[in-house]
Amino acid sequence: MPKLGMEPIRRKELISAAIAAIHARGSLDITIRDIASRAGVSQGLAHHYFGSKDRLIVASMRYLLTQFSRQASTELKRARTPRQRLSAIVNASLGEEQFQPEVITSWLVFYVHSHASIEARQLLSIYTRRLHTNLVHDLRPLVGNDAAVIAQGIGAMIDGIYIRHSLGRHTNYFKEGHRLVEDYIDLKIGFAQAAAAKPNDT
Amino acid sequence: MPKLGMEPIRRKELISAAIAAIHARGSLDITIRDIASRAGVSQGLAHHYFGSKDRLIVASMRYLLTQFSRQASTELKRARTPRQRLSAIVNASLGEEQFQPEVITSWLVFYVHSHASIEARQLLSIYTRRLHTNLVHDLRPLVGNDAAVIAQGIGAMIDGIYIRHSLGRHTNYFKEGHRLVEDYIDLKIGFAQAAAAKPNDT
DNA sequence: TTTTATTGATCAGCCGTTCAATAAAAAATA
DNA sequence: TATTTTTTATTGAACGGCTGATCAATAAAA
Repeated sequence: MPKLGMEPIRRKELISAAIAAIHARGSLDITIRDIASRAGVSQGLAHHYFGSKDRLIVASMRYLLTQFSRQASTELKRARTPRQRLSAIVNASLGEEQFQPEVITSWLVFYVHSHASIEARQLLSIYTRRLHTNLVHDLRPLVGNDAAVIAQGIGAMIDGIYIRHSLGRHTNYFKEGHRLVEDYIDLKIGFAQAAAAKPNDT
Repeated sequence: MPKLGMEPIRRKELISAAIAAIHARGSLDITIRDIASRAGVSQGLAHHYFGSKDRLIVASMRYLLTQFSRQASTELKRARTPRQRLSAIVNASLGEEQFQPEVITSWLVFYVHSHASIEARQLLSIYTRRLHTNLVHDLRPLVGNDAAVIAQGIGAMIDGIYIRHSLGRHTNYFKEGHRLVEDYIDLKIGFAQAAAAKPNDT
């Protein structure tokens, strides 16, 4: 009973199933059979649409990154000032969408996988660079030349909060994380502007 | 040609080989055969001393954590003031020993593995809790009741710097990371003490 | 009749684990 | 001391199980 145009539907279902399987297993040590059965299809079909397990994994990673980028664009469009744009980036990075258990685990697994896979590393570096560029761009009008260093600090804190949340049972790390990063941003901005006001300090 | 007392030697060699294999593969998806051959012994011997692959993995994880704890004690013994103790913790966490490529990869892999393994999770939570307790203990005399929150910020930043270093080719993340965390600590301490001096602010 | 969708059996290969066998040092015995 | 026995160290073949991939077969829509 094959209905036409199943390809995009099945691809999506298989990707979702792969992410669910990664979450359940806590690693990439998952089988095509498991993924396929979660998607309600046979192993053969997974190979038919993705060619190999590897390409299904990479497709799943790309899917997560695309979702994040989309979220970030949405948040950034609402922002008016540089300071608001900084918050938008924080919101996208630590937003509810990123804190879904399956997303957290998969993200982390891909992070580690990028040590071994060139494709994974390239995908991830695109995300990291874009995040950094955005942060620097919006920090410069607020803190001048310190923008790059502060962006490193913000990025590190976001990643750290994310990874810590993924382990602990801190249910409200979600909101506390926001506060930590926002506080850090305000602190650095305040300090930079105070230094600009009385330029006798270093 | 069996010489006596080989057990501790072989255990150590196998653990080192396991860490090397994890680094090479970028995951726990490694074979006993690979580990054994790296250690220059047969697969059989690895099973003889560790019983199973799982226990060898856990032993490797425990080894890394022990190494870190030892390093932290050494650093802390040299510190006199609370502020120095904070730096000692940062030094131990971001020290050269922790930044060896093999250690970085393995640490990260275990981090992820703790999603699936109860034993790994327990081991890791001991480390996390100890770090947090130490930070809070030394922060309290400097910042009072904000200690817990700031400790979260410091911990997150350390983890973030670590994980970011593990990916990028930032050769000098090693020193820059130190500066980022130290700067954050100073900023928070300074702010807390300023607030204590003129207690009209929130 | 061709194309698209889907299945499940099948295959070759690898993996963790078990186990019988070997060999040398240490301990016990004569 | 000379010997047998026990213990410790080590190997590699063998086994059962699972995995990714292939492929022939089926079935419905175009």
